[in-house]
Amino acid sequence: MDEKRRSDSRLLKETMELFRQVILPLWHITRAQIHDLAASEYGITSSQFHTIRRISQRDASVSALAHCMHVSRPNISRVVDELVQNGLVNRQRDPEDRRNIQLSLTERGEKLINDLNKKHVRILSEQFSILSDEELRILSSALESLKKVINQNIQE
Amino acid sequence: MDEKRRSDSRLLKETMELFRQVILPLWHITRAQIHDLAASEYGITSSQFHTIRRISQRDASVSALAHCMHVSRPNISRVVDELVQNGLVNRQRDPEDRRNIQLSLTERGEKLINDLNKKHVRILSEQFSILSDEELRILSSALESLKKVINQNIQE
DNA sequence: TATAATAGTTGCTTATGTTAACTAATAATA
DNA sequence: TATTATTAGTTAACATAAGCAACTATTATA
Repeated sequence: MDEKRRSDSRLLKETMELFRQVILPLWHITRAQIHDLAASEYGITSSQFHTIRRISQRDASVSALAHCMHVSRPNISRVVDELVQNGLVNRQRDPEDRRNIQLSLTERGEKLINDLNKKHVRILSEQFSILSDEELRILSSALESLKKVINQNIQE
Repeated sequence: MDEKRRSDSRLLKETMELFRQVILPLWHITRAQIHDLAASEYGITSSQFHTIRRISQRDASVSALAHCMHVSRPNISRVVDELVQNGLVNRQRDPEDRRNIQLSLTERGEKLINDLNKKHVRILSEQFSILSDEELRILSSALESLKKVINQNIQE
């Protein structure tokens, strides 16, 4: 019993060390990839990209975006302002509670994020094409686990 | 044959969509996690953390760090300068080629990164403790695949 | 020897992030 | 119901982080 518990905790610890070893470099790679794609091809900044992307998934408020992106509200407020000025995002006051402002994408914003998403998936697909079907299935499964961890532990 | 190829590409594409769906939020979470840990508990910035961590893995030059972190050399140069001033990193000219400056951690730098790494693994372990052994093994396997992708496609 | 390439730094600009202080609207409560 | 507290969003002032262009010093090459 004690033996069993010790073994579990070793597996967990070793997996977390591997996780860090992979995820920290990946963090930098992803950052650069998003920056290049967004800036050079679509003329938007990384922050603008992340903001548009979140809005595209579900109409959202400044507070909600700040919460799920783990940044301050003033930060998001400013980014949204730029996006509104560029005609990519709409602001709409909620008549039920006039403190709330619902954010949604304009037609241009919608088109931009769809294009960009498609292109990013294409780039990633090329990079991951060295993996076998079996490896891809394992990756899928691991991503579902990660989703669970994110939802239960961190998103809070 | 054609059927097979079509099926493979669908699996790849769907996995990449899931990958984005998980990795982009995770990017923000990791960013915040590192910032909090490094700043509040160790008085260093996120950039300083990433730089120290890379140096701890293998003595490195400014150029090498810039390359593997996908940022500009001037950026790293400045971060290293702060670290040297804080007594965490040593600069040492290479007598063979006096253009090169080898970076290494001081004793304090070494201790700091070891502590910080341990604490981060502990935090991650708590968050991932909801996963079963089976899920952890699948995650490990997926991380090895990711490592392969990073090395073969992106690190270049 | 003159020219090119490499390593690192400095100066300047832009982008991203924070906190504190503000307005407006709603909720809670005494 | 009048006062107080809370919530949503913004503005202002400032700190941090990142990029590019231009510089020095050193080594390679033509």
